Amino acid sequence: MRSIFAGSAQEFFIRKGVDVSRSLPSITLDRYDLAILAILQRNNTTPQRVIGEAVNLSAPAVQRRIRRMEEAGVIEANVAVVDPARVGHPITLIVEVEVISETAALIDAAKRDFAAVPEVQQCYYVTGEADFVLVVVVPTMAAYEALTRRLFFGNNNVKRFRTLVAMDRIKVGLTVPVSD
Amino acid sequence: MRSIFAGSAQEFFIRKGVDVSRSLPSITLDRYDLAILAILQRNNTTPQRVIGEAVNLSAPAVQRRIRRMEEAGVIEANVAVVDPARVGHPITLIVEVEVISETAALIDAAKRDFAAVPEVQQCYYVTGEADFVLVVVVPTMAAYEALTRRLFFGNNNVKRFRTLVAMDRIKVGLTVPVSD
DNA sequence: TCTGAAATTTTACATCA
DNA sequence: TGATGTAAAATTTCAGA
Repeated sequence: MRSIFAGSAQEFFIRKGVDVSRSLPSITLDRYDLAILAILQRNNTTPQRVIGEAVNLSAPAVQRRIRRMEEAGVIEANVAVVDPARVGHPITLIVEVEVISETAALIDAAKRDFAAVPEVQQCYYVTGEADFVLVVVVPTMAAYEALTRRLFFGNNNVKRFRTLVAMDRIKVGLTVPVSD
Repeated sequence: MRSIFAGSAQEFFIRKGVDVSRSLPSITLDRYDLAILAILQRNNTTPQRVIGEAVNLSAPAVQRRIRRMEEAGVIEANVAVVDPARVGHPITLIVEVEVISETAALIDAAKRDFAAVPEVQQCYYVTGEADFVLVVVVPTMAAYEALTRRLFFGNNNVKRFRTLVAMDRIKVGLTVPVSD
């Protein structure tokens, strides 16, 4: 069976000079912290008292651990997840973008351009045949075509892009496995 | 300029017999609701009193609107967003999967299989060259290769899959534009 | 919409390892 | 020193009128 990758992602990060373990406050997470994260990733309105009962800690202990993880950046945000279809954005698209030049300046410019668009929920800079993968939500196809004109056709550095229309959002979330 | 799509996504949904406006409690959102959603999508720990000041409503009014949107399914969840790299999952991958047979039964089976995997953060069923797009987070490339063996090579209906390694998570979120 | 009660979050402090 | 639990205070949430 052929290997799927030329090299590991870890190798790639190092080659590109991107420090994976970049300057973030170091923090050790024990099994209590992980158990708390598992709960908060499902429902962050769970009372600290209830979390405490689940993990065998007092509410203040839970509170201190949560604050510590927020300050350390382990918890990046606390957000409400909204159904896009219910607020006028029923169409989800996956877009692969290939650029012409991969100079640092041009890549950074593309990153900023893509990230600045509200309809772009997610943007990944990737290896392989594509350079960027975007997840986009729009009200109509007309709105998407307008977006493509502005973002892709209006960008001299975009070689081509390929759009995949999501017929079904099977699973949508940012949950990270922690209990393993 | 060549048209990007054979037909609009709306058309596609209808052709496939999927009712876009499926049986969810109907709800009308006014500009207050949308303003509240904009805040909650950024930080759902914002006190109702503060939200009220921002949108010119009393705290109880804000609370009633939030509850109404939660019950109607407009707000799908309230979650903590965790940095995958900080909990041992530093590698993000985008995977395109093409299946052999698109019978309803086999597609449903694939949906269930993919969605059941904790490392699969997101799974979209899409049109175009690929049938599924997955967003996966893993601790190591070895873990991913194990996952591919189980999920793709171990599935007779998977024709091929293509992996894009994320070098940078430029923008990661589920935020939907509401203020437009 | 306002007011008050209930619940939650947060702080203070004593204790233990 | 660092983390915990108990108790009290501050704040928020929530139900009534």
